Amino acid sequence: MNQLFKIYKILLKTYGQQGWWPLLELSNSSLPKNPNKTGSLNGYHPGDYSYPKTNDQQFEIVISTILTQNTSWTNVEKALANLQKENLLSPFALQSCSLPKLKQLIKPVGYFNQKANYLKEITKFYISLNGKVPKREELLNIKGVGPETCDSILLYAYKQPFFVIDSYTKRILYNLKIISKKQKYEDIQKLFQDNLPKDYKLYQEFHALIVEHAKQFYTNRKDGKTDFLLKL
DNA sequence: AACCAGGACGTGA
DNA sequence: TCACGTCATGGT
Repeated sequence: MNQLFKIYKILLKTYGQQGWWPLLELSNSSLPKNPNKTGSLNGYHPGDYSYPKTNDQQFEIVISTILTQNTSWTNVEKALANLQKENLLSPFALQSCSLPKLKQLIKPVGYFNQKANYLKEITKFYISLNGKVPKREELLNIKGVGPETCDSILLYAYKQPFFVIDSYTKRILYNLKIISKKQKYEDIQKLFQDNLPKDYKLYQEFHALIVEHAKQFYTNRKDGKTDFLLKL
């Protein structure tokens, strides 16, 4: 069993299923609650990899990937709630929303001037897809969509096996000396995809577990405790 | 009260 | 290519 898969098994055993990507409409559902999760609305759905089930849920994930860029999820929840209150969590509705109003509604996520324009662009693209699965290159050509956002959309909104590499992933792998500082995004992604079965469920769970583990061990830690993954 | 959060873009060298 | 400044609200 390779090292990455060992890490996955240990993280899964340690933290349990994470239930990404969270959806606003599940906030008041009776799905099992993970008390460790950030965000108050509990849109997570641990163990259920069938989401998104509707086009609007798919669209919500797409715009959430833009909103959450360099921003905490609690702030994203506020913006999503604002949009939902105006019935804008659907592609054509959002497309017809005025830019100033959109900026106002997503203000809690920060960078709202940029992100409002990005949302407009990706909404137009989403509608043009007409239900088809986007290609990676197409997504990367959209302003506001970099590699991580692109792969998040493919993995969580479209269930395509693209591994998401975020700053947490790099931080952990570098600390474990699995990668070097100058490894590029696609190199690290290839490392995961070459050593794991091409299973979108596995990719979703693993990435979410990495985020959870990074929050536990790599942020606000002053006790100097070392990452238990080091002793593998 | 500085610092960070589920990044990406534009610029200059 | 690459390092660096910029975008901005809300939590600790």
